[in-house]
Amino acid sequence: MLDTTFDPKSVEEKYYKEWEESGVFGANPESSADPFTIMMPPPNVTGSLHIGHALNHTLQDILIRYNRMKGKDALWQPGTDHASIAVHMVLERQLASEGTTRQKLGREGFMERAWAWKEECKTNIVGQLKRLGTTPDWERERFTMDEGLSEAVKKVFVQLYNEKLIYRANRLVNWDPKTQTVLSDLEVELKEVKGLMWYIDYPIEGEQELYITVATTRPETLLGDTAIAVHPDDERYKDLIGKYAVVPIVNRPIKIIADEYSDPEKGTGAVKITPAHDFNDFEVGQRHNLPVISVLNKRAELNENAPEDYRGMDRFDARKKILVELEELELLKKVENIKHSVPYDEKSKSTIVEPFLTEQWYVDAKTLAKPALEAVRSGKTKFVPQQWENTYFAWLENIQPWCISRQLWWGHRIPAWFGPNDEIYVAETEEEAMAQARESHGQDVPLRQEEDVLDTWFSSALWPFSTLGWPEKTPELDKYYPGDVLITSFDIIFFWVARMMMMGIHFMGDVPFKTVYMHALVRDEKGQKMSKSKGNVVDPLVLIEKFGTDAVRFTMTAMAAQGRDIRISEQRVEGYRNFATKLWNASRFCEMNGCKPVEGFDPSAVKDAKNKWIVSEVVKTKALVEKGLEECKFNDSALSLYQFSWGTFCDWYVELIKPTFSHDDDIAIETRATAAWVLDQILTLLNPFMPYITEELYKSLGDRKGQNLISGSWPDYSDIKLCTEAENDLAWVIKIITEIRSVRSDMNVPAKAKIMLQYTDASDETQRRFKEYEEVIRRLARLESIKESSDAPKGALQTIVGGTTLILPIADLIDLDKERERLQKEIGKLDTDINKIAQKLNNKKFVENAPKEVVEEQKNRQVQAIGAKEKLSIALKQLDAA
RNA sequence: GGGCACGUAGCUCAGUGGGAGAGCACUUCGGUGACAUCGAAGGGGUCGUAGGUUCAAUCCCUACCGUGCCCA
Repeated sequence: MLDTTFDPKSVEEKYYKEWEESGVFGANPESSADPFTIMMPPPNVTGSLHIGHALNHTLQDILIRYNRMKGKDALWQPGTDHASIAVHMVLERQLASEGTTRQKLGREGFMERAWAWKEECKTNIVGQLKRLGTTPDWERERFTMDEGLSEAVKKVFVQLYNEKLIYRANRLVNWDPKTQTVLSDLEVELKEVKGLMWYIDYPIEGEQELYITVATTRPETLLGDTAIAVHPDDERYKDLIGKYAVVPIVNRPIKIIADEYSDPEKGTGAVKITPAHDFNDFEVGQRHNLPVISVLNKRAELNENAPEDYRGMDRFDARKKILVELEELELLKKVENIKHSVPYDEKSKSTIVEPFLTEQWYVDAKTLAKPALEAVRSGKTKFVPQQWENTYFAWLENIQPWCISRQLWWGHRIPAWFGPNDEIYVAETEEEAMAQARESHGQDVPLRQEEDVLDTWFSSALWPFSTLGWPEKTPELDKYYPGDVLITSFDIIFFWVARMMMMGIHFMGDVPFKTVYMHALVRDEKGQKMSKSKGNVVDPLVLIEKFGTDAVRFTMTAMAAQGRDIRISEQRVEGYRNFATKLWNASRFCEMNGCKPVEGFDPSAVKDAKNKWIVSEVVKTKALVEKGLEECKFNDSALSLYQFSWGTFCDWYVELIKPTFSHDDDIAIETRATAAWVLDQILTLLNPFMPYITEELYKSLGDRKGQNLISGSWPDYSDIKLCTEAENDLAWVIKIITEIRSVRSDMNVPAKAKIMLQYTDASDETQRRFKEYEEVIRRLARLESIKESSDAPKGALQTIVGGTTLILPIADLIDLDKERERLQKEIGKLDTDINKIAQKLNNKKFVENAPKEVVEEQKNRQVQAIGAKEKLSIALKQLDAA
C-alpha cells in the first residue's frame, strides 16, 4: 500500500541510477530510427547552475524524453564550456587572495589550476543536472577544450585564415585594463551613469586671448589630442577652420578641422579629437590623416607619450591632476553635470573598458553573416517566438569584424607562429608551421607561437558539429546534424546562436538546427533579474530539496509561456508539489479499489458511458499535450495535463465511479480496468514532465518488474473511437450536480441534509439521463431521491438547467427571503443577457453580415435565456404564494 | 535617439474578432473510507487611456500614458 504522500527523496536517486544504467539515455547511430537531436547549450565551468539553467534543461529534457518515447533515436548532446575570461577572473581573484598573480605562477602553473578548477566545476554541474532528472547522453559528454574539439578549432582557424576570413589588423579595440585583454564588441556593456562634462579652453596659435572651447568627459585624454573638429556649417567656427589650437599642458599645436562628426548642438560644437582613445575620433582621424598618439599603457596608466610627471599614473588620477593644472592655467571654463554612457566589461561590470590601439586577430563576420541571414529569411531555421528573428537580423545586418584574440591563457591557443621577421605562419601543428617557414626561408628558422588564445565563443560556435566528431566523417555527424531544436535564452542570440549559424553553414553546408526556441528569463518574485550581488538568486537545488524535482520541473514548464519573463515564487512550486500529492492519492484510490492494469485492455470496447467519456477525455488531453510540445508551448502541455489529472480525473471520474465499486458486476470490472488504464495514460503522458513520481507510481500499480516508463512508448490512440453521446451525457451530469451543489450552498442547506429532487419539463433525453445516472447524481449532489414531478410544494427551491426545471422541496431548511433574493438576482442576470442578445438580433446589419452559425447561436441563447427566465419567474411567484 | 515586448481579478499570469479564464490569495461550508500538501461553493475585472476599422473589438490599426529589454 502506498503512503499518504509522495516522498521524492526516497526515489530520485534510485531511479536516476537505474535509468542511467539501463542505457536509455544513449543515442544509437546504428539504429534505423529517425534521429531527434538537441545540442545542450554547454554550461560555463564557472560555478553552479542557477534557476535559468533549471528552466532551460527541463524543457530540453521534456522534448528529449517525449521524442524518445515516440521511438526516435534521441540524442541530447551534453557538455561544458571553458568560459575563458570568466574562469580567468575567478582564478585571478583566488590568486590575489593568496598574494600571488598568474604572471608569477606562469602559464603552465596557471593552466594546471584552471584544469583542476574546471574538473571541480564540471563535476558539480553534472551532479546538479542529474538532480534535475535530465537525461542527456552522458557517455558523449564533451568539453570545449578537450582534444577533439580543440582539433576542430585549429582546423577551422586554419581554413578561415587560408580563405582570408581570418586576418590580423591594427585597430582600436575594447581593452579591459584589469584583465588586460581585448574584448569583442559584445563583451562591452554600456551603462548610463551620471558624470561631468568639462569645458576647456584651447588657445588659438598665434593669437592673443583667443580660445576655442571644447567640451569633454575625459580631460585626461587631451594629452593625446591631435585635432579639434567643428561642423563645416557651423558659423561660429568658420574662421577658425585650418588654424591651429594649442593643447594645454603639452603645448602641442593641433589643427582645427571641419568634420560632420562634430555636433553643433552638443557641448560647444567644437570637439577635441583623440584618435587613440575614442572610436569616433579614430574614424575622424582616418578621414583627416591625423596622427594617433596613445597616452595609455595596457594597465590604463599614462605612458611615455605623456609628460614625465604623468607617466605611470592611473587614468583617473591623471584626470584629477590635469584638472588641477587646467584650473591653474585658467583654461577650465566650466563643469556641467550630465548623464552619459560608459563602457564596462560585460563579465564583472566593474571595469571601465578603454579604447586601445593594438594588433589583433579578426574574423570577417560580414561575409559569414550573409548565408546565416539568408537561412533564417528563407525559413530553413525558424525562431520561436518569431519576433526574435528581428533581433537576429538587426545584429547580423550591421555586424562588425569579430575580434577573436584574447590576451589570456585559459583557452585555445591561436595556431599561428611568428618567424624571425614577424611574418606569420598559420598551421594546425608546429611542424607544419616549421615546414612553411623552411620553405620560405630555405632553411629552418626559429618560430614562436602566438601567445593569445581565442574568444571562447569561437569554439562554442562549432559545438553543433565539433561534438559529433568533426572534422572526422563520423556516423554521428551524418545522422545527427543538423539538430532539431536549440533551446536557449534570448540573451545569447548574438554571442552564440548567430555564430553557430555562421560556422555551421560555412563548415557543414547546412544550418545547425531547424528551430531555435528562446525561452524567457527567470526573475525573482518581484520581477527583478537575479544576481548574486542583489542576493535574490533562487537556487534550484534548494527548491528541489524542499519540494522535489518533479515539482520544480513542473513549475518551470507550467510557467514557460512564450514571450514572457518568468517570476518564480516558492508558493508556485508548492502548488505543483501539491499536484504531485494529488496524483499520488488518486493512485492510492485506484490501488485500494483494485484498479490494476489489465493486459490487452481495449479502451474502445468499454460499454459504460462514464468509461467511454473518460477515454475521450484522455484522447483529447493527449492531443493538447502533443500540440503544445510541437509548438514549444510547454505551458499549454503542462496545464492540459494538470487540468485533466486534477480537474477531470480526480474531481469527477473518481467520484463518479465510486458508487460503481459497491456493486460487483461487469461494469465494476470494466471500470476498474478503465480507471487503471486512464491512470496509466496519465503517468505516461506526464512522464516527460514529472519523471520520478510517474515512474514510481507506474511500478507500484502493476506488476512491472524490470519495466521503466522512461523506456516505454508514447501512446497511440489513433484506433480509439470517441463517443459523443457519452461525452454529452457526462457533461450534463456534471452540470446537474454542480447546479444542485451551487444552489444548496447558496441557500446554506447543510451538507449532511439529504434532500429530494423533483424535475419537470424534461425532454426524453433528459429523462433517460436522470434514470441512467440517478445513482451518481444522488451521491454527488447528496440527494435522497429523484423523481419526475411538476408539483412544486410551498417554498421549494427551483433552478433551471438546460430547459429542465429542478425542484428541491426544502422549505423547512431554507430562508425564503434569501431564496427570493437569489431568484431575483438570477432573473436580473438573465435580463441583462436577453437585452444584450436582443440588441444584436435587432441589428439588421448583424443578421445580414455575421456568419450564420453566429446568428443561430445567438438565437439559441435567446430562447434558452427567455425560457429560463420564465421558469424562474414562475418559481418566484410560487414562492411568494407560499 | 532607433527597435522590440508588455499593461486582463488583490497577486502571478494564460487567452480569443462574436457568451471574460487559471493558479495562488480571500470568504463560507465540510475530517464523507484516495487525498486537509484536501473537498464543495462563492465574491472579485467598463481586459492601460483615447480614437479608428468592423454588423461586432479585450483581441486588428493609430496615437498617447506607463513598465521592461535590446541596440546606438
